[in-house]
Parts: sequence; C-alpha cells; structure tokens
Amino acid sequence: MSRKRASVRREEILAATIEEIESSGLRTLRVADVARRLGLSPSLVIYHFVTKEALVAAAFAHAGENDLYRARRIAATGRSAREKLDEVIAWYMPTGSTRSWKIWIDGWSAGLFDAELRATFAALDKEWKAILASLIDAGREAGEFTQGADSAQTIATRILAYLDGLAIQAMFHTDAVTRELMIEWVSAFVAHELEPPS
Amino acid sequence: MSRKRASVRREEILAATIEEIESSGLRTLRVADVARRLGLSPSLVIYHFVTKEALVAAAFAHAGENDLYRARRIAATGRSAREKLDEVIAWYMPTGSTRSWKIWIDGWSAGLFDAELRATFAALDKEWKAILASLIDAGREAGEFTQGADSAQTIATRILAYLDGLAIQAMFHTDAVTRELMIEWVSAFVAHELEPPS
DNA sequence: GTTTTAACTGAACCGTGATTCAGTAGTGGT
DNA sequence: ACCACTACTGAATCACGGTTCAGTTAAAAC
Repeated sequence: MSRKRASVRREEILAATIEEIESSGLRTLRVADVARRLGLSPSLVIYHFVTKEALVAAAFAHAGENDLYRARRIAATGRSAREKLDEVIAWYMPTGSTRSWKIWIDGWSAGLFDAELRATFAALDKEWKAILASLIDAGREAGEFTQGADSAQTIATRILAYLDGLAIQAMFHTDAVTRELMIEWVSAFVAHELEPPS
Repeated sequence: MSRKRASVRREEILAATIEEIESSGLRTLRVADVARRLGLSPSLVIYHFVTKEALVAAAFAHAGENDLYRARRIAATGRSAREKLDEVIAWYMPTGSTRSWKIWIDGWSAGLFDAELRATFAALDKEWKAILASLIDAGREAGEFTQGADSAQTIATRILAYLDGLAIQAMFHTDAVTRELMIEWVSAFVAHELEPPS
C-alpha cells in the first residue's frame, strides 16, 4: 500500500475527518470511520494524532484555516470594497465546500466544554472579524461607506452574528430561509450598517 | 426512600437532565450522572424513559415548553406591544434560568443528525415565531409599528436569527459581546425593522 | 545494496456506560 | 389488614470503540 510522507497523510486524515463529521456528526465520529474512508488502519490515525480528541481539534483548525485562506484571497482582489465585502460574506455563508456549517454547529457544541477547541474558534473568529473590519475601513476611506458611530470591528461583529444566526435558521428550516433570502437579508443589513440613508 | 408518582419523578428527572447538560454538556452526559444528581439509581431513569436518547429528547422538549410558557405569559400582559416585544426578546436572550443557551447549542448539534430532535426544535422555533409575529401584528394594528413590506412572520424570523447569532457570539466571546451590548444592538435592529425613519 | 528510519498494520486489551432483569418495598384502594 | 400495583434498586451483561504494542515493510540515506 502506498506509503506517504507524514505531512501528506496528515492532511488526508484531517480532510477525511472533516468529511466524516460533515456527513455523520461529531457525536458518532469513530476513529475507525475516518480510517476506513481512506482505506487505512485505525492505528495509523492514532499514530499520527495521538488521540481522537487531538485529531478533532486539528481537523477544525485545519478546516477553519482553509476557509480563511480563501476569504483572504477574495479580500486581496482589486475590486471595490463593497464588492469584496459581498463576496467574502457570500463565502462565509453555507454552501462553500468546507463551509458546510454543520461542522461548525457541531464545533460550537464541542467547544462549550473543551477549552482548546474554544480557543481555536476564538482565533478563527477573530481572523474573520479582522478581514471584514479591514474591508470596512478600506471602504470608508475610499468613500464607499459612510463613517458611522461604530467601529469597523463592531460592525463586523454584528454582521458575523447575523450570518451565524441566519445559517442556523437555514440549517433547521430549509423551507423558511433559503440561501437567496439569506443573501437578500444580509445585503440589506450590511447596507443599513454601512450606508445610512443620507 | 421517598417514592413519588411517576409524573412527578419524570419532571424531576427531566429538570436534572437539563441541569446536567447545562453544566457538563450533551456529549459527556451519562444516565448515571442524572440519577446521582437526584440520589436515584440509573435503572430508574431508564425505567421512566426507556432509553437515554428518549430522555434527552424529552428533556429538550420540556425545557423548550417551559420557556415558551413564560414567553406567552409575558405576551399576555396588558402593556403596549413594544414593551411586551422587548421583554419577550429579553427573555429569549441568554441569562434566563433554563434559557442558558449552552443547552440549545448542544441541542442544535444533536438535532443535525437526529430527526426527532430536529422536529422538536422546529416546533419550538415555530412557536417563538408565532409569539413574536403576533406581537408585531398587534403593534401594527395599534399603530405602534409601521406597516412594512415584509410580513410579521418574516420579521420575526430575522429577529430570532439575529438573537441566535448574537447569543453564540456572547457565548464564545464574553469580552467582545456583553449582554448589555446585545440588548442595545437588538433594540436597534428591532427599531429599524418596525419603525423606519418617517 | 545495505542500513536506518519512519509509515503502517492486526490483534489484543480495557474502560466505559447503557440496558436488562430478577427481585424488593412503598402506597393507594378496598 | 390485606392486596395489587408500581416505583424502585443492585448486580450482571454486553457492545462498543479508543488506545497499545509488537512486529512488518516501504522508502530514504549513504
């Protein structure tokens, strides 16, 4: 069987772990399932990650970093702040491959009682806010957005909160909250936050 | 040992289950912990609820109904729609005894892969929306709120989404989002939804 | 081409925790 | 006071799944 360098195999295992959480949930996640998905032995997974808990933590961090990477690339584009903000927000919403949201709801739940996971999520969230805040500041300087009373950081927090909440609604009431509606509502929210009627 | 009627004991067990989930989380919940909390044997818990899964489902439904009951009582008060709406919203937010939110994040997570739980949450959410929508309609008829383009139901959905999202932020970033800030932000959100600048 | 390293496996171990079951004893009804 | 009912327990069962460990072999190093 094809042997691979540790770094490569670890990435594979992390990806498989996320897929498994995505499709079956964290509560029923078995090391053996992750292994089978790659045609490997459970022992190997432990060999690389020592414990299941560490595997899960690494998998969430990995998935989060991937999403952030993509978001940063969008933000580095040469378009208007508003366009970039819209696209970053669209990417944050459910649908993107890794951004399937189920894993994040599972992650929050686990994070409630796992300090390491909680720290991971806090760090990821901070990065997302930084990206949004930076786009907001850029837009303000370019005159695309008005200079409101609240800091870009604060507005970023609110936007992310709204996105999280809508994602949950969409997750549980597919009928009541479609992706189209979400986009429309978020768009209005952002407009109200950044472009008060003059 | 004090023996009780089944209905009484069941209530006790449900309450203890919620407390246990609240303090230690759903993933590590053991039937034995719930039992110990009441000084009972694990067998009794199973005797009353047949399986752990059923116990958890019943506990969430029970907690949800309790919260709704309180919300309905607030809504039945004889004050202005706006005042009642504010208080219902305040009750929905983290801090209320049962409304400690940790359990709901755990619940969402479990609901992702458990059809029965998902149905329970859907039903509870529907009730919350109905309460809010009814207050919104009442306020509109009384002329407290303006008649916007969106239905009361739709606005209720958005408000609840924002509340859920803010609750998550508050849960994970206690420093960045305090309860006071949440109240302020939600208040502004509601005002914008119901009282557009005339 | 040999040696060394490190990826990898299979079988066994082991703790955990839900559920079962046979029996015990309050309690309400008569 | 007795009966019937049902709340309740303790010990045993049983499956499950993470982790360990002793060994195997591909591949890198020289």
